Amino acid sequence: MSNLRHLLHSWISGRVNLMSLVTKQKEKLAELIKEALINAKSSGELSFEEIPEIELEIPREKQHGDFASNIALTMARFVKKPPRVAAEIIVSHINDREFLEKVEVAGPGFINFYLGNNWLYDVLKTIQNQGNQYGNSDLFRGKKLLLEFVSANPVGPMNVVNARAAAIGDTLARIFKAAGYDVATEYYVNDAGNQTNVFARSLEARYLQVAGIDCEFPEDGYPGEYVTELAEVLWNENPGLLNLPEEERLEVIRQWGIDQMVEMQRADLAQFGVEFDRWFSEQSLHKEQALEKVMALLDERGFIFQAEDATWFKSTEFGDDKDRVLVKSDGSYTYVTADIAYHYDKLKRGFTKLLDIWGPDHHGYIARMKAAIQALGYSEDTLEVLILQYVSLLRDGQQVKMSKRAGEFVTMQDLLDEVGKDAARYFFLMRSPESHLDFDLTLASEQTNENPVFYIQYAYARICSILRQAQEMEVEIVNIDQAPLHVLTEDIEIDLMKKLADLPDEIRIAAENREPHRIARYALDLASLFHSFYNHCRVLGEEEPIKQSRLNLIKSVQVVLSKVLDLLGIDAPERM
RNA sequence: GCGCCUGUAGCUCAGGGGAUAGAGCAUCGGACUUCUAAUCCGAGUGUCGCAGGUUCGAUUCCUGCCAGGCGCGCCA
Repeated sequence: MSNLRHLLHSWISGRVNLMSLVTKQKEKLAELIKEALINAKSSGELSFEEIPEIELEIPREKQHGDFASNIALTMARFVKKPPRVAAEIIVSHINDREFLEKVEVAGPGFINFYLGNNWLYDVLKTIQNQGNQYGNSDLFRGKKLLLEFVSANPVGPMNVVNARAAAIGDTLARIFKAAGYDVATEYYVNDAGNQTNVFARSLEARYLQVAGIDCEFPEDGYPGEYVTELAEVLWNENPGLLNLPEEERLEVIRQWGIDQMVEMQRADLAQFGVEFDRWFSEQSLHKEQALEKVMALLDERGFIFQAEDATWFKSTEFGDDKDRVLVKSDGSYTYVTADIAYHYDKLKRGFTKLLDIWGPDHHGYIARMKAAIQALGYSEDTLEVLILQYVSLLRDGQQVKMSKRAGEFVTMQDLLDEVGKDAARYFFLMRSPESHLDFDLTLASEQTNENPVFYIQYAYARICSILRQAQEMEVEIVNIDQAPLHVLTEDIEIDLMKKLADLPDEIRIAAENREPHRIARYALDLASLFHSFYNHCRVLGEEEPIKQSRLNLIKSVQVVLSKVLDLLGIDAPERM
């Protein structure tokens, strides 16, 4: 029995611990306001039917307190009093003066709360206790989410939009995990489509050319240099293909070429810090007759019809602007058929949320996939699609011209070579996913103060440096519970602690709204506050209480910086 | 024609219905015998594309328009 009680208690306190301290203060204040409203009502000073939702916000202006409530503004109409008057009445009924340092009515009728610093010292303790778990929540506990991204065709090198998708998808996955999602990541390999034929014929032509056989390059073939390079490798590995019957040779070349490209993509992505839980082959769907099966299901449900020698999906039933061909008049499948089968496969595996990240050229595709999801009996919002916008590259202020037709484009690999993993990831992550991105290659490759990546990493390295020297000086850092944190009263120290307190909510909002750039910005803001602190306050060489408290403060900053850099997939260097 | 994205300081962009709209860069001026100056501090700049609507309150939400980017295949 006591065992059970103990379990229950730890479960409850575990949940409470996962609630951010900011949220905790807000709830406490909301409770105080609620009591005040009830008191004001029973004393006859305010009359109203129901207590509305009480919102607390952190004011932009510091002079407006730590938290503010607009309750008097929203209730003014119901209580039939001017907002400021209502606010004064509410304030006069607020009891807990121990928790509150000061309460003021300000502006058009806001109630501003000043809390003092104790809760901020608790933030530091929480960070030390939770370590790299700090900021995590169980918001999405029990939700199974499948995140599919990049899914570039295995017939060429990945481009910069693929790279953007990789950075955003990978960081989103990390954010989702922190927010409690049960998330899996997947890369869909289009290894069965028409473009693999084009690729195979291009590769074959180059192979024959390498072998010295005069051979015309296919008109619609892929002109990129990489095809020739692959052909040379293949020729060295396997000159015997010349002797095979044409059809068989093409098939071997196709499979070999795709395998090479997939391996290359996997390696490039790994170098970018992105690894998938699963690489899902389109061919495997064909082998399992998944396309036939899903079509049979759609047929059963009455969403299939024949017309003009083709088989159609009645996607207009679900708001698509036209119906879609599933089987072409030549008997082959369209891309969408395999994709429907793939998404059905995801659903059958028990995922309750499918999130796809697509390039901007696929936005017209959303309606038909959502239609398919619904036709299969799932709700429309089971599938969510994040459309990325284009990336333009700038070098020395000039836009880099790219021509796919001429085989001239900057690949993901080029990008990594030029600016490195950390800068590339940060630049992709610092803008909101759906905005067009100007990627400044010159800036990203600079190792100067203008580069935000180094700015953040430098903050981390500085902390490590101080802690290293503390160790060399044999300074014993007292446990946070023993540290005299109340001496942390400088403005910059307060600001820094408030920023640390924000992390759980930042992660929650970033997860809810699919906004990884919030974390990138948070990292920059936190680094900026730390650098400011560094220049205003000394750590080592101060009196014992201050030194101990600041050591604990910077240790907390270190934990949080390490956490956000990890979410961004960027290294946290101990020296620079 | 239909659809998606964008429009905020000279440039690149933040800004979850709140109070005086922010940051970096660029420009100018300051701070290293002291824990890494890849840093910090100070200085000014806005018809938040335009017009309506909802609201006590709109850069934020809705509608229409204007401008820019990109899509609209029995390709993938």
